[in-house]
Amino acid sequence: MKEKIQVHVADDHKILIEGIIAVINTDEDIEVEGYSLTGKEVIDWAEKNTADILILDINMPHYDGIEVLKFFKLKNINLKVIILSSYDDVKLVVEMLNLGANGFLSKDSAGEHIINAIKAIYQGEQYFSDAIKNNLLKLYTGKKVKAGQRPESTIAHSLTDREVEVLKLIAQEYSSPEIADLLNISQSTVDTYRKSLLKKTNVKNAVGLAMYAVKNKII
Amino acid sequence: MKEKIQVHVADDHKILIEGIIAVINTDEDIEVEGYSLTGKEVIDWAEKNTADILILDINMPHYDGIEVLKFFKLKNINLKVIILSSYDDVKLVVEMLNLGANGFLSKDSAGEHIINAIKAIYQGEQYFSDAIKNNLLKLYTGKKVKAGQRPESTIAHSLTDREVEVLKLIAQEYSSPEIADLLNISQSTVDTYRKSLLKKTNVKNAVGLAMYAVKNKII
DNA sequence: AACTGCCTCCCCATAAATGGGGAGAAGAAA
DNA sequence: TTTCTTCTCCCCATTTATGGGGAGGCAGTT
Repeated sequence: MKEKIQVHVADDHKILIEGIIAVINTDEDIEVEGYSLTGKEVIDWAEKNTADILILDINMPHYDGIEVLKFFKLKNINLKVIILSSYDDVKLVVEMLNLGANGFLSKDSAGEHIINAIKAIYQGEQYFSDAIKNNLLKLYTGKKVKAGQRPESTIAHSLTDREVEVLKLIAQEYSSPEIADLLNISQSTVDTYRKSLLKKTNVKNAVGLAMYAVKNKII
Repeated sequence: MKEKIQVHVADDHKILIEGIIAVINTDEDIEVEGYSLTGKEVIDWAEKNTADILILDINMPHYDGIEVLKFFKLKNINLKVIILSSYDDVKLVVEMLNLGANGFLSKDSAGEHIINAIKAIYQGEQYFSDAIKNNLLKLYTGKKVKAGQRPESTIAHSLTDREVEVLKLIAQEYSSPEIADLLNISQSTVDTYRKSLLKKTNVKNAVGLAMYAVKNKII
């Protein structure tokens, strides 16, 4: 008899973790190795332990999902990761793929999908829950996402120093004229950065930029 | 042998529902009657069916928890309700108590607490998870604001229901024309709410509103 | 030398947001 | 009944933001 697939679960909602464990326990081939309630716990765990698959929530206190992935990349920790996301985190999907995520599971999806996702990813495939797949397609307006191929990120070319400076000020409610004054550059330049930021972060407006700044702990 | 306590669960995350069901099934005295994935489903269900206790998520698409409670009050539907909140939203606790909520459970809490909450409320008591209890105490013991310190309580000039609706959408990057469309009101009205929100929250622009929404866990 | 990324600035234009005012209808509360 | 709040809509105007394009200078790389 072959060994079971070892899964570690990370989410700040314990009830949800218990739900996932309950679902996974219905399958013979998979086993929950343990769980973490914060990003810090995941990092601590990953330094000493391992598993076949990590189910990782995006929004967690003390280092969120993105930072956990960045840590893995930095430390060359090779772990297959399924991102557990709420409906509104689609924008970060691309960034997370680039950071090494292997699949995305919406919290809206039924429990059985977890099993499928785990098994697919264990065999080296990618897995996207339907809602996220659809939204991804919208993002790329036509460009299809083939299995095994990772889409190019609009975020991949990360923000420049100056862009981050402007972004910080935008998130602090400064207007373009004010930012121009603070940085001693012309308003035209500030507007150029705004456009560039909107493109790179793939959000709609200044509010989106502010939220991006919050999510990515830029402010 | 007495009959089991009938519970209905409402949350937009199916995995979480399955978790709650799994937890509840470990107890002999309680039984899950069914579940709903949106506020609308809850309302539809409540018009024809009943249960002893409803476990209700605050944030759901198509009528959120508050609107469900208002509907119950309007229709004189008498149902014991446990609010399931992902954060300790103290501001809303008082409002929800007035709307007939009987208990508050944080999603962070362990599954066993659900059992305790259900049993307590079934016997006519109230139930608050620790985090919420602590924050409630803060609200009622720290009422005095020292001179020189801005209350910033923001709760004082509380926002109206409609204002909160608009605020949520603003924080989700919707523009005024889009919000008007979503709420089926004119853009003029949306702009009126924007002005009102800016005054009440004392911020400069839409970015400030979004940050306010984040800080106050409105989104 | 050619290339690339970054910073800077400008043109054009339209859409959106802000700031001030007023005002009616409905409903709850006093 | 009167008063108050909320929700709704409109007028006016100005400032900001967004979206497209181009372009020069500068530093570091290939």
